[in-house]
Amino acid sequence: MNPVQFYKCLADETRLRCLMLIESERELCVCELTVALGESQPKISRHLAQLRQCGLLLDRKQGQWVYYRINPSLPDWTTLVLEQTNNANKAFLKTNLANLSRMGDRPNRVASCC
Amino acid sequence: MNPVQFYKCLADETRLRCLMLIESERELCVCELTVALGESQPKISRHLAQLRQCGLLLDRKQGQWVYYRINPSLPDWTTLVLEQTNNANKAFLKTNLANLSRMGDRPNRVASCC
DNA sequence: CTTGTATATACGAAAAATCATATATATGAT
DNA sequence: ATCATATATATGATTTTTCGTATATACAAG
Repeated sequence: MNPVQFYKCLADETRLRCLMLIESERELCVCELTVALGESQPKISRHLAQLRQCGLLLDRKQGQWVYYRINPSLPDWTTLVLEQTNNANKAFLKTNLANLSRMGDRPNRVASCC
Repeated sequence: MNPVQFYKCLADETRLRCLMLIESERELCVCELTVALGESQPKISRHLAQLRQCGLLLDRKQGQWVYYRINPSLPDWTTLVLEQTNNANKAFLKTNLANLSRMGDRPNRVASCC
């Protein structure tokens, strides 16, 4: 993972909020992120595609929904950076998490394993 | 320190190399960074100014030279991110450090304290 | 004062990133 | 088959970032 490319992924407000929300919630689908950030679906989708192409996110399709999660095979240092960013910036996500919790009709997850 | 602004600072190859070199060497002046990166003086100077304005670097003027160092008052999480990036990406700086060591006539530092 | 070196900044051009909008694909329900 | 929902992508416009070049400032040496 090229460090410049990695940091370019984090250097956009939409992408950073998506990444941190996904890390906080373990897994989120596009429509949840759309509501949490109050942004258009194509905008969210485009940024998620970029994060997937760079290897930061993995996706899983379940019915109509596509769930995104942090790629567990990322190099240790990038995982640490994401964790520390999250731990030290809880306030940054506050309104996004509030939007998420107010969201009705969140899709029901079917466990992907176990 | 806004996390998006912080990561924008790291999301450029010139700036990231400068930051990591400065962290490795404790302190470097503009002409040393110019040689280490093989880039023009205005380009280096412009990026250093941006890092200073964002609070990541402090500068110290000594004669004709301006030395830059990491701001020691940065929030802990940003300091950790910089350290981990450096520790996990030694190869990234290899040629820059080689250029630096080949550089003749490096300015003599006068200790700023002690 | 003049010259040379180190650094900073201004300005317009070029490149890169982001966006809104429209549209395409896939799935599920009726 | 039709309709609605979720997601992805294409396209052209707009915004942001980066850059090269020229120029300005500051200091040191002679």
